[in-house]
Amino acid sequence: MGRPSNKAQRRGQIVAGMMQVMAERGYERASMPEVAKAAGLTQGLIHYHFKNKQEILLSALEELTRRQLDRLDGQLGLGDADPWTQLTRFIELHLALGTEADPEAAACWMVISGEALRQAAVRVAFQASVGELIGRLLPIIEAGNAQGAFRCEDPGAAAGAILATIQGYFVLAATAREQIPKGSAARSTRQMAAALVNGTEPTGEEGGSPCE
Amino acid sequence: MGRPSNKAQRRGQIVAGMMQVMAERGYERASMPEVAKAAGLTQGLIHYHFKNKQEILLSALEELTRRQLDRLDGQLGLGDADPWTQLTRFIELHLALGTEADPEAAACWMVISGEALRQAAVRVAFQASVGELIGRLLPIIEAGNAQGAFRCEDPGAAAGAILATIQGYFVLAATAREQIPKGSAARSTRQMAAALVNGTEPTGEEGGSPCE
Amino acid sequence: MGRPSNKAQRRGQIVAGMMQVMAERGYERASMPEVAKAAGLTQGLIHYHFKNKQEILLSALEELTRRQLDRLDGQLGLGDADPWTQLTRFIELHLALGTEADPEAAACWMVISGEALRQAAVRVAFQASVGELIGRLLPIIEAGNAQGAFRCEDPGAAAGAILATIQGYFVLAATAREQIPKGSAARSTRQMAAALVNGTEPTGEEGGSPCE
Amino acid sequence: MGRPSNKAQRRGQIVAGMMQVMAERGYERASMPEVAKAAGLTQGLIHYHFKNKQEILLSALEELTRRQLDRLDGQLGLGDADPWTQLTRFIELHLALGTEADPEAAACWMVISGEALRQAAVRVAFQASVGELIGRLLPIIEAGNAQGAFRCEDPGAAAGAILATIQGYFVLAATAREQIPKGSAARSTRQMAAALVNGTEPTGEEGGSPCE
DNA sequence: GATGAATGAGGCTTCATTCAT
DNA sequence: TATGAATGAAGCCTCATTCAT
Repeated sequence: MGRPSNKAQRRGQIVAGMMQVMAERGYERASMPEVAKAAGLTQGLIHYHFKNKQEILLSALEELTRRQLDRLDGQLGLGDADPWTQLTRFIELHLALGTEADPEAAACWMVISGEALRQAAVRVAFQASVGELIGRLLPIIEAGNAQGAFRCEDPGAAAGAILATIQGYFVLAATAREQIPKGSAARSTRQMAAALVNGTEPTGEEGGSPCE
Repeated sequence: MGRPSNKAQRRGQIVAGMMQVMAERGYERASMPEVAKAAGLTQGLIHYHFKNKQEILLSALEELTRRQLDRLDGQLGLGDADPWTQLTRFIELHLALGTEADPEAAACWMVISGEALRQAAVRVAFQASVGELIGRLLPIIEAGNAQGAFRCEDPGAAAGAILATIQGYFVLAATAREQIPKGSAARSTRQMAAALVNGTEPTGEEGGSPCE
Repeated sequence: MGRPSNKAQRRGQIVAGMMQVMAERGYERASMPEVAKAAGLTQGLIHYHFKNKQEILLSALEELTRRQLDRLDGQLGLGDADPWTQLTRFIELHLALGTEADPEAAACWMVISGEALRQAAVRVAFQASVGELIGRLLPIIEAGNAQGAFRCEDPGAAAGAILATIQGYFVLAATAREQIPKGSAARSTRQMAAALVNGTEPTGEEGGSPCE
Repeated sequence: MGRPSNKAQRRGQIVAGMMQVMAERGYERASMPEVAKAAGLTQGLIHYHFKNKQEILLSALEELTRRQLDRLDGQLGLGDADPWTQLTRFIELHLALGTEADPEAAACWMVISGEALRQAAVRVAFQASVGELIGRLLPIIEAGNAQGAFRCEDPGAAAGAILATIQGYFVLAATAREQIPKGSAARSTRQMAAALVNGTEPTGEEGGSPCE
């Protein structure tokens, strides 16, 4: 008795609409009428399914995170691949997003990181998402250490550094692409990651010369 | 002959007000009344000195860039210091901004990078600023190469990678600080930079194991 | 033959929900979703049982009036009590509502009186309810006159004045309680009522001194 | 230098517009567009002069109170008139408002009392206004006591009772006029007030018979 | 009877900008 | 230069009601 629920479907449409608009306009300028149009729904219906605009943003972050984790879990080849291969796949999977595979997702991720600066609720969720990614990186590095393939003294720092570099490339790739040699992002990141996991610390506290 | 012009001073006040508000509210939510209040001026006067809001943003970017270049030029010790020291100073100078020295400047830089995603005029200016920073990095790397201290095959890529990492740390430090071991940012970045300038490319196209 | 009708029960639930919400939010701000939640029903069902929101309001007034008349009929002791006792019971029964016994009912009554100002249909019903209360007061006063206990020249005016005082105390008790000595409402009203039914008109048209 | 301020005039217009609309529609239904139209201004300008709708309501209450206090101070004839005359003038001044002189003011007063039920800020202001009126009544009663004209044991209670009656008549006059004999309001209120200030308490705790 | 989706109008407020003084 | 009023569009959200199931 009663009408069957389509909440999940509708929320999906709305989140998709928000991501689409947000990717090209940013969060503040993603107006509810535009989101509604992109979702193919009326504005009123959006507020029937979501309490407010921020809740859509949070759902979008959730969706992006889930999607990326699924990709990771599907492609890292946790079972068979060696740690270094997994690490490079992790890097390429992310950098591919921003440069080719899914620019909308990358744009959304940047927009959300921007909102995380200012909205506490978004910040909390964003932290959690970052934590999930680090949670995928850490075991890889630790496995490498265990197998003797890596000599990483601070896996947490290494994971953070890798994510920072990826995040930074997202921004630069989207805003100052000309300044970055084409195709260098993944290569440089791999190079940097290699140094991190091999513990080739430049000598000296304040950083003595790395060569020699 | 009327009173002496105070245009420069007024523009400075306004830019300072914009930076202050923008750092904590973002660009869109930095309303003109708030900017005016922060600047200690009236709203109307702001539009007498600036054509529109975007022009203030551009001036702010100009100011931030000039300020940072001055710092760099003052502290890198271009004349005497060896390239690696200059490189580490470059890194520390930037990362110090976001984490301690001038959080407002770092926040503004992030906000502006966000706007660069969407406003063409901002993007152009932002690219130019990034170009200026790369213009400070490249000679250092090239000098290192010339002196035999570095063996960097693609200085442009290395410079871009260093900036990307810094940019990414800005974001993560501001939004997901708990996920990053305290104090690891500069250290990890130095480590990564060392690898970049020393050309320790992990073997293999798709990245064979870096550790033998 | 289908299931037995539960229309009466449902309408009762809905009216109760409306009264509950209306008492604390007012009529305009008593939204249908909230009323539905308070009633433990769904929004759609409400419009199945009531044509529109106003109809619920009218039902609520009906219910409040019926309830109050029942209380009066049960407690005035029409058969045995003397007119003055009945009068004081009438007063106390009402003032007790607002101050202790049933604040929700008192709040609803005030809200409805407010709507009566603006919605003709509500005004008509409210007038009828007031008429019912006056219809309970008048026979008491007239009985007192007949028994020689009262010397009230204009029973209608007296009844109206008593109701006005009660109504006013409702409002002041709910909004400016501190301004009214605790416990004085019923006492003062009795005092005033006594004067009304005893016809102790202050001398003079425009009100000469009441003393002397 | 600069443009001369017209804030006071504009705020006056806006408050007048709000009172006009509020008197016939109530507060909730007094929409900003309507208020703006009644004030002869644009909607945006209203929010330039008032922070929000509630602030207009509070200003309206302030204005109504000031106006009424001015009337009282001008007409009570504090210097010469005897206390009873002052008391009756107080009553008539108020009841005249609702029935003839200034129905808009009376309607606004009722509407505001309704909002005082629900908005704390309004309640506080309303209490203060009631306090001001009581502050005009008390000295009259006390003067009467001092002169031996009154024998009022609880002037605070008497003042509250008089105000309650007036408030109640406002409501009944506006919503159930037919139930109240024409012209009886002021007369009955005088009669009741006389009893209050003369301390003719009906005998007995729970109110024994007043006659006898 | 009952559910829950859907509508579309309208609510208050904020905003960048322009204008009169 | 400077002030502060004024504009008009647009923002997000809430609402009573209707409709499909």
